[in-house]
Amino acid sequence: MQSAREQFFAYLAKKKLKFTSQRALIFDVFWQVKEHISSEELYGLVKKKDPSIGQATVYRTLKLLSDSKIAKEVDFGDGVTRYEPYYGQSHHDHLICEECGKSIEVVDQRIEQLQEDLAAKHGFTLSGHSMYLYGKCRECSKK
Amino acid sequence: MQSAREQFFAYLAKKKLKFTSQRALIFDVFWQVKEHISSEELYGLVKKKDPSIGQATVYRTLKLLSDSKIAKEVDFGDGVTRYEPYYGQSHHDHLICEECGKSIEVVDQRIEQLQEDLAAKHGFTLSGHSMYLYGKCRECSKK
DNA sequence: TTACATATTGATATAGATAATCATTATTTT
DNA sequence: AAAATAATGATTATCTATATCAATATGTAA
Repeated sequence: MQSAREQFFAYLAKKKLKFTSQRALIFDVFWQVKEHISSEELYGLVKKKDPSIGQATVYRTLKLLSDSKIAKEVDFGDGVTRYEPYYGQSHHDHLICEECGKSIEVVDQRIEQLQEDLAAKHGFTLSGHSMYLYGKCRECSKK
Repeated sequence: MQSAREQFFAYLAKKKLKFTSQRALIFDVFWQVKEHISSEELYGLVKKKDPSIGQATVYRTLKLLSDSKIAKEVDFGDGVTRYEPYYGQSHHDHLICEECGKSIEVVDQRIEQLQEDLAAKHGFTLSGHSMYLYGKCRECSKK
């Protein structure tokens, strides 16, 4: 069982891409943040450790992390692409509070199954799906 | 029972907004197109009928149509916001072919119910959701 | 280890979608 | 009809993300 870091560098080797200090740093910072983060936000964190790093490199590396299945793109519909750890995580969807912005990861096997059935009924072979439930969380409902 | 057009202009009146020829034209063109369309595409169609119309007006009017529940924003995740008729339509989700781009409207009441249950379990009151199933359609699977 | 080929970097420019600005024009209200 | 107010179209600005490119770092082969 290899670690996420190992898998990332195995991916780079397989694609004949290079193992650079920037990629190592960006990976490490990303992997410590255990929640979804935008490229812009990650750039802010990475810059604290190495101010010479370029924003383009962060964009590029996040794409590599996504390609290598270390990270997963999530789209909350506000125009900013976010990334969350994917490697070693199980699939989930998001419950998002429109008041405070909080998001909760959820999964329901019955829904997953029904999605497959629904797609099959229309002759589709599913490769993935995204489901976002928008509403008001318990705390915000109290206010 | 008022028509979509009536509802749109009732909305404008209620908000003390004005009834302009541009808004009427954009509404009419949008309403004839019975599928999702981007602002850019709608602008192209509208310009054929009135070349003097500005692109910003199309953007602004689509937002009004969305606010007045005549149109609904849909986000296929490709960076372009599309709009589809909402007034008088029932809720549905989308099944999208990643090969040819075709999309099918689907709905499954059992999934809808389970989404409500799932949200309630976490103390959320749902205001809406979006669900997109990505895959390969029957035709593209044959190739 | 050295030399070479190739990938990567950071800075900057560019793209594409949408929103903001603003003087002019149109609609509504009085 | 005049005054008040909102809308328009042209343009510029903004925001996220990608492309470009000369300089640099990494990997590879001798």
